[in-house]
Amino acid sequence: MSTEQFLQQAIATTVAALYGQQAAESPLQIQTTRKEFKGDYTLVAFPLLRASRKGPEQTCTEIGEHLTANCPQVAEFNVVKGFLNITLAPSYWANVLTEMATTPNYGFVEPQPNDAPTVIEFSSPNTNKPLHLGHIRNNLLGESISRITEKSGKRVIRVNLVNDRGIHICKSMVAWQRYGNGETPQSTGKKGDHLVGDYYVKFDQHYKAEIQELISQGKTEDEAKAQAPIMLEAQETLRRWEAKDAATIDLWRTMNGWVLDGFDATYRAMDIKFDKTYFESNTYLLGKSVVQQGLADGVFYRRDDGSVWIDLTSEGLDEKLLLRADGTSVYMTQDIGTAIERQRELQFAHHIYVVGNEQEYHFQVLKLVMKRLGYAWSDQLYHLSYGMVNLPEGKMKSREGTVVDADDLIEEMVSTAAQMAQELGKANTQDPETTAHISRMVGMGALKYFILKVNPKSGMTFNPKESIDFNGNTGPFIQYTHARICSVLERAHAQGLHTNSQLPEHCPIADKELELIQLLHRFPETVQQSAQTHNPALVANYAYDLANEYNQFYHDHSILKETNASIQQLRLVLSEQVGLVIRRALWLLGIEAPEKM
RNA sequence: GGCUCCAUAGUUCAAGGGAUAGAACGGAAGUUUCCUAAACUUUAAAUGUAGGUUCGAGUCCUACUGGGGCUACCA
Repeated sequence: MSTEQFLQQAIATTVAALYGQQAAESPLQIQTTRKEFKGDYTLVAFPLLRASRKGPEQTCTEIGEHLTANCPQVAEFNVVKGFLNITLAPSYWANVLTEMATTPNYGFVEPQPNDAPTVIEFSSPNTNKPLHLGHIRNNLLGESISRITEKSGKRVIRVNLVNDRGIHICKSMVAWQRYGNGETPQSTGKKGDHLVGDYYVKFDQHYKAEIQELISQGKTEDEAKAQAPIMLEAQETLRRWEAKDAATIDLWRTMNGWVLDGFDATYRAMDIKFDKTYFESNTYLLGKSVVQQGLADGVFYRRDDGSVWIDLTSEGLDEKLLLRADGTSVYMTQDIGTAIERQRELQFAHHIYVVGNEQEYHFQVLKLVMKRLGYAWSDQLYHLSYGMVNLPEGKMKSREGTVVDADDLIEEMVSTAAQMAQELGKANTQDPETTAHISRMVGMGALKYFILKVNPKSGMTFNPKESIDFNGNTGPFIQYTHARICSVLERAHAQGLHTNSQLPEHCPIADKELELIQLLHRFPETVQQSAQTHNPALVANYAYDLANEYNQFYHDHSILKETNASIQQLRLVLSEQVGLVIRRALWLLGIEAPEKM
């Protein structure tokens, strides 16, 4: 039981005794006490005034007196205006620390293999160009939410839906056939996704040139766009692909293979894995029969031209197309089919789509369509909508070449970390391999933390130059704290001091130590909250708070040179717990915790 | 035009309707015989405008101003 739950009960009992059962029924407002005031937890008394029929101060005092008299864990209280500040007994906190140190996986529930899973779909790239900064936010959010959801006690299935078909893929194929001279990742030494991406850009360049050419021959712009030979060729390639032409499929398969190999390398660098990868080339026909059925059931309607629609105007939305006049499906059709297929296959309890906020409308419609079709689990579909990542100059635009490439960015972060280590004299020339490994951990830690510490739903500005910062509220600062704790414990062990959960009895706990215990104690709660709100930033900021508190503690108190044995033991156990929790919190963010820096 | 999200120190981010709006970077000033100075300490600096609801509003409501997104028989 968390301390807050414990206090909820204790105070509810008190309030019931003083002011009657009814008054205790609405949840009490309990919060942690602000630093400026004495106390651990604070009860806000204003909502209780109606029941107590007394002034705020008097109400607080009554509750406080009753509480100290009847609840041994409550040591003392003070009243400031309508706020009752409660101080818990040091023995209470000593017990908490003991429990933490002796309970493996303190505060967490292991997911059961038979639980209905939470499916989390993220990344979902197109196979015509490499991943960019936007995908990085998506991938990091998806992975982190997966880990957080797991630690909150749910079974998670990570899913990637790769968009590997369509006109955009055909564009790269046509450009490669025309101008590629048989280039391959092997022959050029280029990463497959970058190679294919280059041809996608090349397509656009030639397309533009052909349009200009046609315009100079007297065509209008619209005519030129429709008649450019390279575009006609791409459309023809798509037709051949859909007709399963062997040569076309072959080339498509080869080039997609290059791209997917490239993606794998990026995922590996980011430490991201999927349990299942779906390909749209296999799923794009799903959903048609469902739409037909819905049409028969009168959920949808057909227009004169044969296209199928749903009318959502009663929900404040528009009418939405589900099947084209020629009977082919659109994005929405596929998503309907895919959702039904997944529910059948995986029996999920929840399904989270990690997709940017530009598709909020789409997912709103998807949920409503599922609901109208009579699927009760439409409520279990959740769109984790995150804000766009902008550059200081504004939006990323692929046409203007302002896109930040994922692989480039990762390399830049790692090499900057290496350079910093060099400048600070941390680089070990004896062991360059370890130094390189640490640089990678630190560079990736900086990148991941920088993205994840921001609330997903807000848009963010990413400044490539300033983001590589290793001071302040950053990943490396937290990693550094962890490394120092490891170093302290290592020295302690070398001196024959052991921290194996032997807590000193009757050891005085000072304020700063108390603060650390209280903060540690709140970790499971933070993870739960983070899972419920799908917000890794809560965990990120918690990790920073903890590291920050520990650093101050570290500078104010000696640990290894402490002469009082029981105080030293307390500090060592505390250090060990802080190290453990920091490691876990970083893990939830997908960040490694180095033991040396 | 319609729908929607957003607006907080110079900058990047915090703040479940609760106390004196927190951090960090940058600015100013300090701290290394010491367990890692990738650290710590001190300091100046903010809720777009106008109303409303409330004991109490950065948070809820209305209008305005400024910005993002959606509003495709694209995916």
